[in-house]
Amino acid sequence: MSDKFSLTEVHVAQQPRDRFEEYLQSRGMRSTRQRRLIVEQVFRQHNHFDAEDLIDELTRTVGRRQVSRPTVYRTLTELVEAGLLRRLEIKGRGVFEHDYGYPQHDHLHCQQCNKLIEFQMSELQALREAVARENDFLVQGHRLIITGLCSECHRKSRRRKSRLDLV
Amino acid sequence: MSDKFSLTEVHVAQQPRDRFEEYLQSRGMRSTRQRRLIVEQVFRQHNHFDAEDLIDELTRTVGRRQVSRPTVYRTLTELVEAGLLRRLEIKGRGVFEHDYGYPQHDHLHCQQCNKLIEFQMSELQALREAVARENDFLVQGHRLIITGLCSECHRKSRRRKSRLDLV
DNA sequence: TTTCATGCAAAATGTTTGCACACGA
DNA sequence: TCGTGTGCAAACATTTTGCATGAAA
Repeated sequence: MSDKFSLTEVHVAQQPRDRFEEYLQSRGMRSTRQRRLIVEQVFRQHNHFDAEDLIDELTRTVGRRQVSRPTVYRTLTELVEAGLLRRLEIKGRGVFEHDYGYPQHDHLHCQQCNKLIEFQMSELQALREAVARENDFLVQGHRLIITGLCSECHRKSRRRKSRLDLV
Repeated sequence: MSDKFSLTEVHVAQQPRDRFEEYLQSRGMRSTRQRRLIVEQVFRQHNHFDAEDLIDELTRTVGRRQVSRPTVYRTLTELVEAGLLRRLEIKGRGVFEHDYGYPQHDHLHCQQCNKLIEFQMSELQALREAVARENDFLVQGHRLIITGLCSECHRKSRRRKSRLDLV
């Protein structure tokens, strides 16, 4: 498979932890145990997660009730503000992904298994600009989600369908 | 201004009302006063609305408590199912627009005044297919929202900014 | 020792559901 | 009549908030 649409990790000067510390300092905010635990957990691996996932992970790794639900929500908001995370909206719920150190990309969303697949489509930038110009619109960003079935799910459903066809 | 990205109403054989009646019949569902009131109100004008807007409009036009909140939600779901409406997700809330009789399009969303501007970008179809092929993904649809500031809001904020610059 | 952050409980938001009654076919 | 639709109230899921306490700087 060609990697025309694949993602490469970008080299960044600072670790997310450091960048967050810097952000906190610059705003006169404090480096607390909870905030450090959350950043640590969030950047442990590169995947998509929601508030609930993170709370579960924190519960499992550092023990029950180490970080409260409101603090998780509050800190996620800060991490987005700091440019470390990006927030998407999937089926009405907030879903987060790494932003800092990762190139701009969009998503394929499997309606069946809920998987998110990242892809890059540089042509979108030009189209975005063209539409913006037409409408005298100042672009800040965009969200593109292509919905459908991922390869596994659409293979599965074809199999299921064939079976039913025999009845 | 060119209308390269503008929308034209498509000629449709049936009125939305009729189409909904047909849909109901085909499913053994009933044509009730509430459902008729909702379809009537929804297709009164072509604009974006949420459940709350619709409830307000119904209250104003046919009097208080003519259609209950649950029935509005239930009927909106049916209208989407029937292919008459399309549901988008803006800031975590459901927003609806006419689907039947309108061409496929995407949206510019003004972060300031919340306005939704429709546009067409036929090139997206090809890009969508290319990405899908790369990932062995079966496309069912997509949602593209370009966010930023509409012409009025961005003019306004520039003016506000200049004023501050004088201080 | 002064703020700022946290945890708790409760509220807010937007939407859905169980159930008894109403009503369309 | 029969079974579907409705309204009500309550449940729901997710996220946010007020406030007293706890902990960074």
